[in-house]
Amino acid sequence: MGTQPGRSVTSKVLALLDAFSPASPTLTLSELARRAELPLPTAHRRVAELVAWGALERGDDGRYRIGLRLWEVGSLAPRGLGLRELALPIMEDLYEVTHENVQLAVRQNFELVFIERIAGRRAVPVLTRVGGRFALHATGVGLVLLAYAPTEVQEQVLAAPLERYTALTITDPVRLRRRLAEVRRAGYAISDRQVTMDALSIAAPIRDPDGVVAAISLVVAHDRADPVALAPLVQAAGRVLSRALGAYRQPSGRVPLRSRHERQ
Amino acid sequence: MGTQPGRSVTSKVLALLDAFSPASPTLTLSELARRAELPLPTAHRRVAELVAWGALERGDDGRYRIGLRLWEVGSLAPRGLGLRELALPIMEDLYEVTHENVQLAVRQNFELVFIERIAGRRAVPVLTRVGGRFALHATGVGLVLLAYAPTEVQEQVLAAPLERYTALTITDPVRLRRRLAEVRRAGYAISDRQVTMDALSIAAPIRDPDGVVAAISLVVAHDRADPVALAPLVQAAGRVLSRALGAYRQPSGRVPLRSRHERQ
DNA sequence: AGACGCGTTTTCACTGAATGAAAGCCGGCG
DNA sequence: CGCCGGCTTTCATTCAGTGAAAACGCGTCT
Repeated sequence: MGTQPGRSVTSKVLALLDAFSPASPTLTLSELARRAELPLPTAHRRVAELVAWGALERGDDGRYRIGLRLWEVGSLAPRGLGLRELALPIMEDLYEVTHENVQLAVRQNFELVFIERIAGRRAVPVLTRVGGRFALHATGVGLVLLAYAPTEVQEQVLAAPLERYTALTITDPVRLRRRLAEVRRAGYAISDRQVTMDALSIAAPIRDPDGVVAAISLVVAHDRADPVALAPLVQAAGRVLSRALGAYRQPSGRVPLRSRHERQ
Repeated sequence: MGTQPGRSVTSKVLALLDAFSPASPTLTLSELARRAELPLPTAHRRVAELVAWGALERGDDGRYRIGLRLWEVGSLAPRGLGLRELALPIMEDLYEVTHENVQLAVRQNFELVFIERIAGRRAVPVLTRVGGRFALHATGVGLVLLAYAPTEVQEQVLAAPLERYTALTITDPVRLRRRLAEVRRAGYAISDRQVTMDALSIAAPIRDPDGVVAAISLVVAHDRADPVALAPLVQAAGRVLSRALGAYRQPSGRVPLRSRHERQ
């Protein structure tokens, strides 16, 4: 046939969903087709099906957007809402005590994804978005997630060029490696003006029986608070959550490691 | 071929996603196949592609769950996180003032979907879940959403049997119709022990330029607070949000209609 | 130990769901 | 009016998808 034989229908459908981004949450059919690299009629047909099911919605302006139905399904992700559901009360507490930004993130490959954020109106503005991604090497949550990530992941991140956000951002792999060791030793991370020059974050790991699965942090104005004083607070929040996830429970017989067959 | 000719690949993929539910957020391949009504090999192939993309994830136990990637995409739904993002600070405020449950919901066809919920540790337990659905005729948010829904929707809901949750649940269409009129007149809804005998909720509409798009509510112990006293608080929150959504902005092309029956 | 049972993965010959070029449609604009 | 850009439909062609059946793994029962 015409374009790329070898492309599955499923991959096309997924490409259509992937066309949306925080920067362009609504798209026209033509934009969708272009971004998903599909001929217009093909896009048209798949999109129609997605709309019928509710994965996409069509606005009065004719533009397409992600539908509520997909949001509903997405909210069943254990690492998304499941985690969030558990964490929110504790995040609330942290927020109420400090009135600073509270963030919750997990690692997804070589980046982090923000699962939840409580943004105090009076706190330093942060440029993160729930569902948004960020590099692992700069933020507090990122440092924690990286420090406890599998070695392969760490090596891969350390091998790639580390993006600089401020004059203080650590971009030297050797220094970063040392920082990660410190984080593991201390059990928390402080990221001082690594992303913006006005903010500082204190982060702690969240564990389940298999290891570190998420990180929680407080983002404060860099000149306002004493990070070392706040660390125990954040650590405590992390531990409460870890306990809720069963991290300190007696490992009831090791889960047999299921050898994954490479690919299909 | 074998099963149902006429079933598109896309519909199969969507059926697989739809197999997950709050009650069963993780499934084995066989369960997935059964629920999606697909032969096992077919399910296996589609699922493999979904996992490769990140729409599904496979746990160490071999069970499948909704993947973080799908959660990310879902979080781009304007009626989901978009709305939530805007609402959360105001919900925080409501929570901090009252320490009661705060809920945000939109209507999806003939049900409501909870977009956000702040559950106070000290507040009445509520049985709702973010991403969960509920009937329109009982809760505070439901009454508001129904009161301002298109007539067809109201008729359809009133025509169907209204499920009873407590002895006080309104199940008589005639009474419900009267209640809806009251809600529109008052500009807020009070749902007293309609869902459980210990809770009561006060809800107000949230508008954008096209009408009511969501509802916000406070859920309190039925014997604890004076709902009429709390109503202005909830209404104010609704109005702040409506303003943020551009509800009271000059409709660009349209002549501003100053209705005599100004709705709160 | 061997045999059974259950869930998953792979094989393989067949076919209809998907395809896209081209033509038709619609609504806005000069 | 006639053009233009974006959307929708048609239709002959074909490749991605299919599922019965068989192989595979793994835990459990005898």
